[in-house]
Amino acid sequence: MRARPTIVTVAKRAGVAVSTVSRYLNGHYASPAVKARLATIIKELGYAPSWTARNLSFGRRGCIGVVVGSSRDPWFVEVFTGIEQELLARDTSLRLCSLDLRSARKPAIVLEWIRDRRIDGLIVVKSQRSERALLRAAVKEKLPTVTVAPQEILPMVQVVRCNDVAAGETAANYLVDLGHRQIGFVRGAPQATDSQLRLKGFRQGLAKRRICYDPRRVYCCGRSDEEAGSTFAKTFLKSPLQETALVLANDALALGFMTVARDRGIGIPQELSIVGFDGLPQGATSFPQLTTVAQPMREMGRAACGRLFEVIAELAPLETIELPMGLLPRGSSGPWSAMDRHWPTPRRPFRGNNLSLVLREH
Amino acid sequence: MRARPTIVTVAKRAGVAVSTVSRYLNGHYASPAVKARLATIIKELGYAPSWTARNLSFGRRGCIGVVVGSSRDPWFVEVFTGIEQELLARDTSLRLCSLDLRSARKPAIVLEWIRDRRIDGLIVVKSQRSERALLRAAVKEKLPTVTVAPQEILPMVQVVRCNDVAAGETAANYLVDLGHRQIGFVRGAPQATDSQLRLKGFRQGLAKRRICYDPRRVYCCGRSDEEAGSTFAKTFLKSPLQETALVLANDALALGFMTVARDRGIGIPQELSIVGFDGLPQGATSFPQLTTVAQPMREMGRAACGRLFEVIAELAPLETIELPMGLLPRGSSGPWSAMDRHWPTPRRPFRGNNLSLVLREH
DNA sequence: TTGTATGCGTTATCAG
DNA sequence: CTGATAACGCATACAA
Repeated sequence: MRARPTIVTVAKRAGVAVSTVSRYLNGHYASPAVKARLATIIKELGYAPSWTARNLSFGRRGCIGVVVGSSRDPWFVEVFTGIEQELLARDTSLRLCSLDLRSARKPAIVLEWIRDRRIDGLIVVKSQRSERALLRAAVKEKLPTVTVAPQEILPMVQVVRCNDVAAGETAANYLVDLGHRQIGFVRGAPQATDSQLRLKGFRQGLAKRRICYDPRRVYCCGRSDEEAGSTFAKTFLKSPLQETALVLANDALALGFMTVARDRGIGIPQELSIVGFDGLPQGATSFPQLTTVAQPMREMGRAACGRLFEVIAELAPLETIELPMGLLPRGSSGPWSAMDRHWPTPRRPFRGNNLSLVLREH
Repeated sequence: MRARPTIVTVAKRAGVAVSTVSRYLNGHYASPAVKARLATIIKELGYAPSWTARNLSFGRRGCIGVVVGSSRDPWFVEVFTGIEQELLARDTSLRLCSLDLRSARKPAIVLEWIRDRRIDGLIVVKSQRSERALLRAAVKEKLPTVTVAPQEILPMVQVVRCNDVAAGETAANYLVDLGHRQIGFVRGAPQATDSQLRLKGFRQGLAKRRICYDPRRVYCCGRSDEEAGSTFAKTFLKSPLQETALVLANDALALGFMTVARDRGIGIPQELSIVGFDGLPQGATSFPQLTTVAQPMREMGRAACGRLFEVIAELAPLETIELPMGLLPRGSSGPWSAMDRHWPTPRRPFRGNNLSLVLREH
């Protein structure tokens, strides 16, 4: 079995110089005659350029790095899909590092990537305070970097994010339109920027509609994950409901909340409407399905990756890409009329809840 | 700003030949004196070898390919974590291709990876019949390849899988020990090998315990995903329960089933015990938590990747790695005593199910 | 133990 | 339009 053909093999066979072949391959000038000959020879030889050699010559690595808190976070999984797509199109490979397991050595590894230029660029997803060192190193080494949905505002780096403020307003408008007046807001981790911005938008929304904003209706989970939502629900549901609707800072929280609420026999949305943010796939299979203000997660991944390559190509100016979020009205939210409050809603019957069933089977 | 230092820079500065530096870097022979000098020089220069050049010299690409049906499959996400870990340790990058979106061009892209040797090796996860062309091409090109949990038996390729038969038996034993005698088995997609093997083991388990195996208790969903489980539950639960326990071919099915069952007011595990397979993380947060025979998913990813590198290093003989699955007893299954059948179990009370709560809060 | 020379497969420069 | 030839950065026989 012969070794793989190289550009030299092709050149010899065609009776031309390697440089000619190279030019032909890269779409530069070559006479029609040579072009035709090379085409057939390459085909019959089954020649394919060596990506490694080509990268060496170009002075690039053909590889980018992706850093994330946890590669198992459902939100990241969606974003990652977008990155994958873009990478596939650009014929670039990837190094992935999630900081959550064996976290001790992880940041050091990424620093190596950066300092040793093992990657052409870096995407940092949902970067937290703990990732600042990485970003600083990247900036210092002039390594093209873009952050996706960063959890703190950084002045010196590319950003792809969503309009969380507008999303908060969307949630408020939606619930007010449904007739709700007592609406609670449940924050996630205190530092989480998205949670803060969504609350900000929520307040703005209420203000514009001239609905009273009651700070006592703002609750706070310590973290932003599903379990935190469940934990919150357990204490929240101990006392009688003061709200007719609850906006939770993200879908994970909302899903965790709903699981417990359902078990406690709270009728959703009959007694309590629930709205989340993000648009996780789980929200479409939960019961009831979760109303949410969704982020275009895959698109965010694509945008981040696309932007990264622009920056790699020519040092592009700092820029923030802001994508819109959109309401996804589903079963966890419903109308509220003052009338219902006089005929107090019974606990949801155990079987045969028609509304719910219809929604589920839809 | 100077260009990055190369091995030549180091050599000049140290007054030695590049080959000496190279040897030092690769842990070959060098006098203590030179060693010390190089060490300090490299440190103060901040020199790091070019991975691209090194790869070119080695004739490798420093990159492997991973192909999967859907990169959003929760099971894959776990396996992928293991791959990520191993890759991190081996300083290798990755090309990922999930066949589910824009699937038209996808197989062609992977074929390019294979034919053009853009990757040093290939991992195909849960390979299906549609991936046969890829495997064939890989074998033909002598590209090191390992499949993880393949859905059909292929003679010519490395395999990392679990002992599904034993797992089926484990499930049977567990439920029989709990006192169950009417146990149903719910299969997934008809072609799914794991589903078949688990059923086989299940039957063996019953036989060894001299429990009657009733073919009428074997049901079949068309597919293997969560939605299929829900759909099955809707028809299954229309008629009165004939079983005291149900083994579903995987966790996705089981979770889908439980969602509907719970909504129908079926007491799990009071009226019906549920057991799944795989050990998805969702099973730990579902309500009740799902009893399952778990696969060491992350370990499978690690093993596959580790094995792949062995094959890359020296063409290792064909081998099948079989990992053990382990029972994870949780809240969805419970004991069944004949006595209960005479005092018919009431529907699970709506609030205050202590057993479940304890498990959840654990 | 160290230095010399060559190869890895491309691209780019610069004559022709 | 085409052909030598020098990078690209490193590894390794082979010779010293």
